[in-house]
Amino acid sequence: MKLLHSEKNRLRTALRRSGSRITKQRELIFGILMTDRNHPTAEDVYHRAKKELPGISLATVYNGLEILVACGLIKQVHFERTSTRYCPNLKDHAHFQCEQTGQVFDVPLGRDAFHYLEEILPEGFSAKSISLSYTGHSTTELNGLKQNS
Amino acid sequence: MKLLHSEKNRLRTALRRSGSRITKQRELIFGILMTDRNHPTAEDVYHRAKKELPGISLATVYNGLEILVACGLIKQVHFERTSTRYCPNLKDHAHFQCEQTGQVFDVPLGRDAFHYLEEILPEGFSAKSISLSYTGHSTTELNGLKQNS
DNA sequence: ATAATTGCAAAAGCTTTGCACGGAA
DNA sequence: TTCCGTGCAAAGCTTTTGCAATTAT
Repeated sequence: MKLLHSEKNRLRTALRRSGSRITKQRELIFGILMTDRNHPTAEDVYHRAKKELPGISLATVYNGLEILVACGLIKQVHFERTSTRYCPNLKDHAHFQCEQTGQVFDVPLGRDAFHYLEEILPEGFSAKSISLSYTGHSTTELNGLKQNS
Repeated sequence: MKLLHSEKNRLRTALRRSGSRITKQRELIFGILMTDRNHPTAEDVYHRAKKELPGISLATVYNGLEILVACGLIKQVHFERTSTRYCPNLKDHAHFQCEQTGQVFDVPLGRDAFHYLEEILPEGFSAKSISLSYTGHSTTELNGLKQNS
């Protein structure tokens, strides 16, 4: 286990604060996340974890990752694990999903915004597609409005 | 079928250009996308399509949607239907996925960029989380580099 | 006539759930 | 002692695939 003391403390504090228990599985999962910089999938974590704790189950890995995300210790790279959605709006635009209603609104993206997003890429990266999405809440007066797609 | 003539022509032209055949199922699916502004899922489209063409199958809907996306007639709102990935980088950052290698790189997002992204939201929307991701290619020399997460 | 597309059903891939046992508090 | 977390297996949901029959070209 390559977890530093400081990281171990960070984990234990965060788990306690969220009312969750400290288990060797969660320490292991957190340790793997801290050393694997390749944005591993749950399956990746599972395979690495099995080397150290052969009995660990995939369900426990999913559970552990969920807890770590809830504690704010790690992030999900794409959290929209719902059905793919389709729209006929071909203009560059982002999407805003209202947390209350689940409704998805189009957010127009001007040429300038599009360029801005391309400009912030470091040297050596060339974007073919850009995906920008927000979650949050829209003011109540908006709920009845037509979407601008 | 509420497809306008101009839209019907757009569909037929696009399908022909891509070497795909014109079928009533595809016309129906396209028609549904053009009139349903709610970013429907494949299942949504399927249910609406069954009202007009009871025999249509879900697989055909998926196929049709895929073709329409390939033709550039519609867009997928989130196209990353692969495993969720996790990372311990808590700083605001975007992600770049290389189409050749599948590798995911972190793209640092300065405070200014973050604010910019919040600013482009129209009145009445308040963002709680922002997700920005790119796909494209990274220059070959970069392939061996460490990722900056 | 030829080959793409359809419908059906089964399978695949990722994730969640139910439940009895084990372990942290 | 309490009850949360674990492991296992089964189920769930979205999407894909194989194949024979149908249909567009």
